[in-house]
Amino acid sequence: MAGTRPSKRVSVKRGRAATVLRSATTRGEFVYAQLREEIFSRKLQSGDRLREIELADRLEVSRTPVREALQRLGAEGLVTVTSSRGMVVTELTPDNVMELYAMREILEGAAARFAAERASPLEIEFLQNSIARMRDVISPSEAAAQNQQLHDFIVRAAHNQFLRKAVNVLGDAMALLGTTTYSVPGRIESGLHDNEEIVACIAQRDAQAAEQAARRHIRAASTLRLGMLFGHGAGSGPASRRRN
Amino acid sequence: MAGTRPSKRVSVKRGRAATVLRSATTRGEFVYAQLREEIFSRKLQSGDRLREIELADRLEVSRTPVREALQRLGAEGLVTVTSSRGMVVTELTPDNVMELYAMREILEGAAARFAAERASPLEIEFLQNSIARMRDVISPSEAAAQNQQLHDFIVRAAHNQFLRKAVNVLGDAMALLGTTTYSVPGRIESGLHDNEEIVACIAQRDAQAAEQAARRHIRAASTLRLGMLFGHGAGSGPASRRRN
DNA sequence: ATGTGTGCTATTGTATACAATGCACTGAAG
DNA sequence: CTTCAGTGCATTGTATACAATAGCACACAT
Repeated sequence: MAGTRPSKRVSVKRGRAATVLRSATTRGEFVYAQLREEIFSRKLQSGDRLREIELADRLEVSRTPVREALQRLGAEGLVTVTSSRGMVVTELTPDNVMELYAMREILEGAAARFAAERASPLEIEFLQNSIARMRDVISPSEAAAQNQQLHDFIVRAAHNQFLRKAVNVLGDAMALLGTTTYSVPGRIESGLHDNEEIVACIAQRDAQAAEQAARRHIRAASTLRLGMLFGHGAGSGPASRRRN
Repeated sequence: MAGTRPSKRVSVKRGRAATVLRSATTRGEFVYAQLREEIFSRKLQSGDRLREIELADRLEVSRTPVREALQRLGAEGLVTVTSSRGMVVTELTPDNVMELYAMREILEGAAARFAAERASPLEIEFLQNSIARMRDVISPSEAAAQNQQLHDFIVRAAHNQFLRKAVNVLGDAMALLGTTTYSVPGRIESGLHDNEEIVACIAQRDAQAAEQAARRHIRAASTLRLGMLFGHGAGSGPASRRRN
């Protein structure tokens, strides 16, 4: 039976590079980053089960760091504990999606307001450069990425760690939706226009206008999203797969 | 050699009741609830180190459920990982406190607005009963508890899980501050008045007024809090203990 | 045919041994 | 007296063995 022992794995240590991201300091960190990446890239989708042993085998670590990663993801809302189906990638109901956008409107509005009040000149310059870069973007996925990056900068410029953490949670939830509203024709242009307005208001230190502009931006995204969810799919959208 | 084995601890199982809260289903849950309770009750204070082995010994479990609990608390912000001092109960800087109140103003305002828009008649009745109960309160700690409960109801009545989670994070951070602004003379009465106004606006379905009233309530608390932090303590507040 | 019980199996919960790391303290040399 | 290196210790990171539990399937009885 000596064949079952994994040869003590002393010489192995840190040099395997299962897929990517082997730079993480601890194995728990690595598994966390890896699972996050797989959820963001849709390799793991809403409703997929996350079995500890399976993940441990696949990522070539023991169950301990896998559990650690799953717990962190659970606390962030990316995975959900279901009684008697273990951990699964969180599924958002249509109601959840509406709540998500309502909350984003609040928080992105607050971020723009705070940024207008507190951003440093350097940060404002940064935002303006981001806008400039967005002008030559054509693909929806690239537009979505740039948009996210811009809003991340705005949130940083708001100088409020609680706001930043809350926005990150919403960003994670957005990743669960998969498709981006930038795939809708015309959205790239209207999104750019929205963002130009938001940044202009921040640069002019007009907090009220910045908040309103940010809220309009999210509201437009929300309208498109709800159209995608309810508009043409006859019954309901991707959330109808399991009634639970 | 047999003396070192811990007698397999089969007969022990679940019947020890270290302090309280033995109802938790798993040991990890139990440790989590216990540590939370100790932080809320100030038995564990900001800056206290949380050593895995020490906690495991004290709560009579192994390190595994302790780690699980610490990771959950870390994700919620109640404990912070400091490189080379392990996990400590989170310390809030004066800047953090200002950010905290700025964020509370946003979120409690949003909660009141959403509650005015979406609360069911039953929920509104519930809120009104809560107000009625608050009228005979005298002690600051009881007033603070009732106030928190009321605001928790309002957040529930807002029907938005993302909002609820974000507010809970802020509530945890408030617990780290320890003292309550209800210990300031006159605050119990003014707080009651604020809350009456908020609930009245919600009952009348006046979303705009409800949001404004909630924001004023938080702003008043913020003013008192900043007075407590900066008003009389000469140099700086409780965050000056370690410069890091 | 259907309901119920019972054993198996898949999966998570818990403990613990061992590894690695980083910090503190001591001692020696300049 | 200061500084640097080496060594030991305190603490976290990781693997793994074992326990417990919850679903499921299959068989048996009514």
